[in-house]
Order: sequence, then C-alpha cells, then structure tokens
Amino acid sequence: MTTMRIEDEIKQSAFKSEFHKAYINLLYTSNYLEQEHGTLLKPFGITSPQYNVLRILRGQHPKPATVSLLIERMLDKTSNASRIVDKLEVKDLVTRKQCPDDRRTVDVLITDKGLALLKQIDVLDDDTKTGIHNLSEKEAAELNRLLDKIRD
Amino acid sequence: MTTMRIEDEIKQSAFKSEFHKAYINLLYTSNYLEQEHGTLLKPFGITSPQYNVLRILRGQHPKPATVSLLIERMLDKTSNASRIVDKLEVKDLVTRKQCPDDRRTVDVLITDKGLALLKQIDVLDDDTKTGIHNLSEKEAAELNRLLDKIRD
DNA sequence: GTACATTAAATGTATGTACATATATTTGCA
DNA sequence: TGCAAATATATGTACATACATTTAATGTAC
Repeated sequence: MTTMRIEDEIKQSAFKSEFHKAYINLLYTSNYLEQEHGTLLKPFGITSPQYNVLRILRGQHPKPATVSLLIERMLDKTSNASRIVDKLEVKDLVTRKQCPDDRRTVDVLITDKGLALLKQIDVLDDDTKTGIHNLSEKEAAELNRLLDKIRD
Repeated sequence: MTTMRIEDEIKQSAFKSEFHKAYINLLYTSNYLEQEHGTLLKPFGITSPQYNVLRILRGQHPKPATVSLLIERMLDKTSNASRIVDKLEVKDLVTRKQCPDDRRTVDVLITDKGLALLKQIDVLDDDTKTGIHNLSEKEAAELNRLLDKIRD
C-alpha cells in the first residue's frame, strides 16, 4: 500500500475532531496490520487466531494448556477457543485430552508438527517486517503509552 | 474495565521489544474499542458494520449510494457490503432498487426509519464518551501521526 | 451425602470476514 | 455489428465472532 493519510484512504474529507479521527485511524490501522498478517500466514494453511493459539501453546510447552488459559491470553477474549482448537486438532497441530485431575478441563498440547510449523513461520514473521518498524523505538514507546491511556 | 497495562491484560510478562509490544497493543486496543461500541449498539438491534453502512448512507442522503461506494468508504474493504445491506433491508432501514441508468448498479437509500434510528444513537455515540478522550487533543494528533506512519 | 451453585468446555445460531466464483450488464474495439 | 473484456453485484464456502444455552464435573452448604 502506498502512503496515504487516513482521510484519503476511506475517502472521508473531514473528521469532526482530532479525537474522532484518531478513533477511526486506530481501527483502520489495526485492520490493515491484521490483514497483512493474515496474508503472510495463508501459505501455511492457518488463520491468525489459530496462529495466536499455537503461539500461546508453544509458550507453555512442554506443559499443556487448558482452554480457559487460552481464552485468558487471547487478544480477543470473546472468541471461541474451543472451535479454534478443533481446527488445529484436525490439522494435527495440537492434541486434546481430558485432564485426569479435573475432568472438566482439557489438556491442549502443541504437537511436534505444530512446533515445526511455528519455526517455519518465525523466519518470516520477524516484527522488523511489520509496519511498526516505520516508527523509531521512542515513537513505539510513545504509542504504547497512548494506547494504554485510551484503555484506562 | 479497570486500568491495566497491556502486559497484565493478556497475562504476558514480557515482549521481545517495544515494537512488538506496540503491535500487540494496537490490535488489542482496537478490539477493545470495537467491543465497547458493539455493546452500545446492541440495544438498537444493529451491529457495528451495519451502523457504519447507515452512517455512510446518511452522509449521502437524499442521494442514494451504490454498493461500490459503500465498499470504498467502509473501514474494512474486504467485508461483504451486499450482505450487510441485506440485513438492513430486512429491518426496513434501507431500500434497494436497480438503478435505471446502469442496471448493473443498485441504488441503496437510507429510509426515514433508518434516519430516525441514527438520530437516537447520535445522542449516546458522542465520541467524547470513547476512550480516545482520555487523551489530550495534542496526544490525539500525535497518535494520528504515528498511525499514519505505520501504514506508510 | 444429597441439593444447589459454580466452573469448564462444548454447542447452537446469527452475523461478519475472506476469498473465489457466478451472473448480468455495459463498454470498447476489431 | 458482434464479441471479448471490464464492471457491479450477488452467491458459495470456510472460518471466526458474539452471545446464549447445554452438558458434565466439581465444590460447598446443609
């Protein structure tokens, strides 16, 4: 995508205020990054939420994770972890088995195939390749401060 | 939601870099704002994409808009405008009729009922009530600059 | 120890997203 | 004119989201 101000990108000539513009700009930029990432993942046959779950599972490995833990750590808390795990299980990227200690919970574990897939993706998914690196480190820190303040 | 740094919200103790953290923070904050907005709209029986389409149609009113124009102005360009218009049509918030000049295109027009609904929502949807107003105007402008830079 | 509340995960349903394909109409050019 | 390319919209399919409900297991109060 070529350089564009948010006004041009959504063909809206004016915003009510700098606040309103920032609101739209934030949603738009997030979509932009997510779409870019989805495109990167496509050749590997997984979607962005599936990738995020795999990453959490690698973080736990060799310990298993429960579905609750996945929900807790997912970016989108309201998404449906069970069904994302379904898709990963079909692809043999994770295993799922009832936990003997508490039979309500399920132990989800990343497989060797899952770990190998992530390793392949790691090479491409270096964050120096994301748009974030158009910022200086100081700017990135400032962005973090502003975003945390929005959610206060 | 109570004040939290992004580390605490997704229970991740450390990020690789300030850049990586900013990336996650941006996606997370966008989700947060979208969810907040969805909750606000729920009592009115429309979803966030449906609301956005209605807003575009109000901007055109009393002229109609084509589906192409809707796609052009939607935040998420790849979403399916036809089906969102379907939902709005069922609720009598828009009308759709073939355009006589070019019978490939469709004139989508917001109804009085649609306009009345937006008017109701306007009262609540003042952007001073969004998290963006935790920022000063200067900070909002800085946020816009950083976001535009990310998409460069 | 039975009854009731709580918790963990799965399932149902409506909507939206992503992307490929289909259908109809118009445009442009040989 | 006639026919291929381009355009506008709709449709099909797989996946995800949002949220309510269900099922099963556990905890707890009596």
